[in-house]
Order: sequence, then C-alpha cells, then structure tokens
Amino acid sequence: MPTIKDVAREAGVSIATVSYVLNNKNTFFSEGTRQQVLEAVERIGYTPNVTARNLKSSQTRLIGYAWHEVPYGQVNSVLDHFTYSLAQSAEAAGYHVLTFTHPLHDPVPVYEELIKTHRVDGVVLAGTIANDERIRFLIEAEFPFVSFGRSNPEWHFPWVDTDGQRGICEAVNYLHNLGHRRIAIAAWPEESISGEFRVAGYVEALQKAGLALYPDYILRGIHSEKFGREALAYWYRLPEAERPTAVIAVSDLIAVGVMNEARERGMVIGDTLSVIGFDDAPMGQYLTPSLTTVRQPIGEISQALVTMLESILDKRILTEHKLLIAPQLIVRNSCGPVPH
Amino acid sequence: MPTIKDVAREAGVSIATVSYVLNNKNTFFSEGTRQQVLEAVERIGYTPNVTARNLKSSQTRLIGYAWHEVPYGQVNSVLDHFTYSLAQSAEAAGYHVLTFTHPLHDPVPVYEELIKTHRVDGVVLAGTIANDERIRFLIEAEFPFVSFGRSNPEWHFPWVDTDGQRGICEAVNYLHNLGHRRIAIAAWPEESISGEFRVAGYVEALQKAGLALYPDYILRGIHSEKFGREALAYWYRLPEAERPTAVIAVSDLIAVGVMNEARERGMVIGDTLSVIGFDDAPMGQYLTPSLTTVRQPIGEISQALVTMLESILDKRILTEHKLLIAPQLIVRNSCGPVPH
DNA sequence: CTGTTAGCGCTTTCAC
DNA sequence: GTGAAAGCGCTAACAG
Repeated sequence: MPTIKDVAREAGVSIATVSYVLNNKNTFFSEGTRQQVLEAVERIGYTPNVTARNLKSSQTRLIGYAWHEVPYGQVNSVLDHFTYSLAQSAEAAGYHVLTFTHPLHDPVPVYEELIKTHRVDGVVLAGTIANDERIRFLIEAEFPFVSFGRSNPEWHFPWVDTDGQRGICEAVNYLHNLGHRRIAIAAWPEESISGEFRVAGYVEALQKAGLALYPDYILRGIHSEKFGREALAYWYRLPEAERPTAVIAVSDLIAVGVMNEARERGMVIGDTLSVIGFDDAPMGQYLTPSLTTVRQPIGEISQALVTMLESILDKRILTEHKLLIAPQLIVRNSCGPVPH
Repeated sequence: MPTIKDVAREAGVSIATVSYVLNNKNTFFSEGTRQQVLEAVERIGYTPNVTARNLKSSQTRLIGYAWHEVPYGQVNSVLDHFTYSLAQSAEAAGYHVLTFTHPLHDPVPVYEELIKTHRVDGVVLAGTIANDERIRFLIEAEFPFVSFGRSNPEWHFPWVDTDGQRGICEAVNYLHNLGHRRIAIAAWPEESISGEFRVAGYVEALQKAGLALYPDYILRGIHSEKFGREALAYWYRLPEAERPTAVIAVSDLIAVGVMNEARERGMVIGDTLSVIGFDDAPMGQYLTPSLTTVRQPIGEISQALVTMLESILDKRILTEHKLLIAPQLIVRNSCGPVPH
C-alpha cells in the first residue's frame, strides 16, 4: 500500500508538501506543484491511512453506539431502524458508527471501556430510562455524548426526542373528531419517561376537548402483547355504557394485544372498537385491519443527534441542547366513527 | 490521559518493560518489576491507546459491515437481528463492528473506500444475491471477507448460510404428516439464490413423500405482502378440487399476504388453509392465528462467520470454508389437519 | 532480565 | 512556496 512518502517521491516534492496539498492547508502552491502531487496520488492510487491520521490528531471520527438484545417476544422496530438511520447520518457528517453490545441491565462497563481505549470520539445513546445510569456516568466522565430520549429532568445533557405528548394528543384529537368520547390508553409503568409524556398528551387532549378523565381509562403495564390483551379484558369488564369505544396504546406491540383480545371477544376493529398504536412497526400496515399509528421521525432524529454531537466535538456552541421532534399520525384502517 | 510513558515513570522502569509486562511478551521479569508496573497501571488508570497500537501493528481489530435501507413496506427482521448478533459475536472474539451504509443498488464504492483507508481488517457481507458484485470485488481485491449467504457457485469464497432447502423440506414433511397432499409454495424469482434452494427443498420433500409436482403450485414473485395475496388469489382461481390445502411462503412477509388474502376470501387459517412462513419475524407470534415458520439460526450463523473471518485474518488454515446451518421449524397455530 | 531506539504514517511548526 | 524534522503512543528488534 502506498504511503505519503511514495507520493512525495513520485511527485518529486517533500512529504510535507503532499500533506498540505491534500488537506488544502496553510499556504498556497504553484499550480505546477499542486498538479504534480495530485497526479502522483492518482497514479499510484494513494489513500491516506486513517489510523495514522487519527493517532496524530488524537481523534477517530468514530461514534460509538451500544445497545442490548431485544428480549424474546418483544419487538423494537424503532431501534432497529434507528441503527441504520444513525449510521447514515453519521456518514453524511464524515463519521462512522462503531457498534457495541451490552448486557440488558449492566451497560456502564462497556462505555467505560470505550472511553478509556479512545476508540470513539463520542457516543450516542438510545432507549433511555429515568435516571439512566449511562447518562449519569457519561456526564460524570465529561465524555461527549448525545441521547435519543430524555431522562432525569434535573440533569443537563444534550438530547433529541420524539414529542410523544404531541403525538398522543393528535391521536386523541383524531378519535375525538371521529365522534369518540370514551377513549382509553394502555400506557407503560409510571417509571417510564416517554410513557409519562404520552400519558400527559392524553390528559392534555382530553381536557382541551372538554372530556372527562376516568382513572379506569388509564392502564399501565409492560411492553408486551400480553399487557394489551389484559388491558382490553379489563375494560371489557366495565358496564357496557362505560366501556371505551377507542383505545390508544403507547406502542404497536401493545396495540396488537388489544386488537387480538378484542377480536377474540367478538369486537370488530375499526368498527365496534377503534385502536391506535405508536411506532409504526413494519408489520402494522399488514395487520387486518391495518393499524393506525404514530410514527416516530427516526430520520430527523438521527440527523439532529449527529449534528448536535458534531458541534459538541467541534467545541462549537450549541444553540440547542434539547430538541423535540413532532411525530406523525399515520391513518390506516383500525379506527372508525363511534358505533351507536 | 496517561500514556505508557507515565506508567514507566511511575513504576521507575522503561517504557519497553511496561509494554512487555502488559503484553506478556518475550522475556520473563522479576516478580518485583512486574508488580511495580501493574500497580502503576492501576494507580494512574492507564489503558493502552488503541489507535497507536493499531498504527504499529497495522491492524484495527475492526470488522466492517455494510447494509442498505429496507425499502418501505418491506420487512427484514432477519438482518435487523443479524446486525446485533454479529456485533455480539465480534466482541466475543475481541473485534468490533464498524457499520456502513450503501445505496440499494451501488454497494461497491463503499467497500472500495473501506479497504483503501485501512479502516477495517475484514468485512462481513449479508443479503447476498446471485453474481453479487460485492463478492466479485472482494475476491478480486483479495480482501479478507466472509459472507452470510451464497452466491455464484463457481466462485470460491467463505460463506455461512441457512440451510433453506432443509428448512422447507421439514415444513413440507410437517404438512404432509398433517395429511396435506396439495401443498403449494410462494417463492422468489429464479434469480434468487436462497429462493431456489428453498424451492429445491420443496421439490425434494414432495418426491420423497411420493407426491406429484404441479407447476401451478410453484409461484414466484418479489418479497412483498402483495405477492402473497396474488399467489393465493391465483390458487383460488383453480378448480376447487385442485386448490392447495396448504401454502408455504419463502418469507413471513409473503406468508402474511397469503393469510390476509385467504381471510378476505373466507378461508380460516389453520383450518381450511394451512400456512407456513420463513424467518420468524417478531410479529409472527402475535398474528391471528400465530404463524408457523422456519426460524433462521442467526446466533449460530454470526458466530460461525466471525470464527471463519478470524481464522482468515490469522492466516490459519480453514477447515471449512462453507457452512450450512439447519434452521428450525417453529410450530404455532397457522396449520391444521387437512380439511375434508 | 531490562533499556535504548527505530519506526508505523501522518500533520504541523518552524526555518529557509 | 516548500522542506526538515519533531512527535502522536505504541511495539519489538537489538544491545547490554
């Protein structure tokens, strides 16, 4: 493999000159010299060695991204897509993504190792939880990072997140416009940050619409199809006049559980029961009926994350450390006008 | 950040000694010296700089993995899972995965860049097709790589693949044991390597079972829900006595199309029509009825790929360049005994 | 057994 | 405008 020396020899100049020409640095050269170098590069097929360049500049142009396996039976289509989208955004900014895996409940050692070995310039986090120990660690270590998702509101760190509150708000409005007055929500446990923002959107929309808030209409459970089923079963046990006519789930997986249980109990989705999910999982469009859902703007999010991390790494001032991006309601066929 | 010099100073030895101790190289040391060094490392929290080490050894301990976006409406749960699984297997072997994206139809430049800049020691390919231009390029460039999936049978390169032939064979046997005699398959176009192996499994199993082969029972189309629907519609137009009682699809996505169309035409999946998919997509278990499918052994595959690549990089002799791994039939509720 | 030293390939200061 | 040379942090001959 040719090195900068070979180019220098070939062009009849010093290696410094080659470096200058290639990096458009510092001084200007006679067009002659410039051409000499460029031609030599072309002729011998030279490409700078990234490792050497990194050693000199003590940076790697690498962004670390660690994640854990999705427990069996769960689905995380959002993070699957995010992994790709992040790689793409990073490349557009001249970075690459170095991936890492960590155990489900012990993520910190991986980040520790990452930082100590100088493998990456910064990291991107996703799937954050309340008091996320990774965030605590990275703040403490003063290592450059950005997070897809919020955490402890008292911590100061750069994040980008889907505006779940607004997304659910729109879902409720949509149902309200269809005539629904008894709208329930299948949410995550209260410890879930994003789950609570979604519930807040639910509450906000109901209030704005002048609808009463029934505690029975807010159920909480883990991210699973089973919980969706249980929630629907619970609502089904209410007196008929009090049963919700529409259900919003904080994820498509939960929505699928709601739909499955409802179908088994003889309801017709999109007719006697309306259902809205969240995430826009790939299979949602092929369910029968196809699932109306709130799509997370993954492309914009990864783009924003990379831009943010870039400006942190360049030590430029951040105009915005926190960014909410509005999701989009994808209307399909799982909702209909309120039955009478 | 502390360097090897700091450790040397702290321990009162030369940097060479530190390097030797840390790498267990060469000579043996007095226990005293060894302890001195180890303690110094501990005290100042030293970790070797990976970039410097890489420059010296002209390797990166990085494996490149490039993929393209899944076209909208498609699903590729296998590659989603593979991305994770590969990262995990790589880490177990002391490597990390550097990710790259490439346009759907022009992958080669990305690999070119990768090789020229020395960013990775080797690459892993997935989603191979017949006469895959990436494989052609990598063979030509003599760059270390392994492939998840076969390609042109005349090319010699290391690969690991799911034994799709065997998987479909088992699916047919399963249906045959349930009493089915009219079994159809919704396959990919003939250009698809893995598609043809699956068709081969179908043919093989029918022959072993002594069943006749109807050309009408082998339909080909692109990887989409729509094709599944079209296939079922086609079979539905056959005279009733000739309609298949069971359908195998080469992917879960196609199987979903078959199920959706069948349901709309009044069939009952698992009763008047049996359906088997391929891949074990995450949502399959939550369909109604849940989808019986052939699961690809992703964990074993990524493990095997990394082991293979490792031995190529170490220039050890490969005992096996080509490895087929048997998939597993996951029996759920989309199949039943043949209706009469 | 341990230290001196020459690079790995590149960038960049400083001098001409 | 261009070149000499130092050095990023580490490894591994080679000397002692």
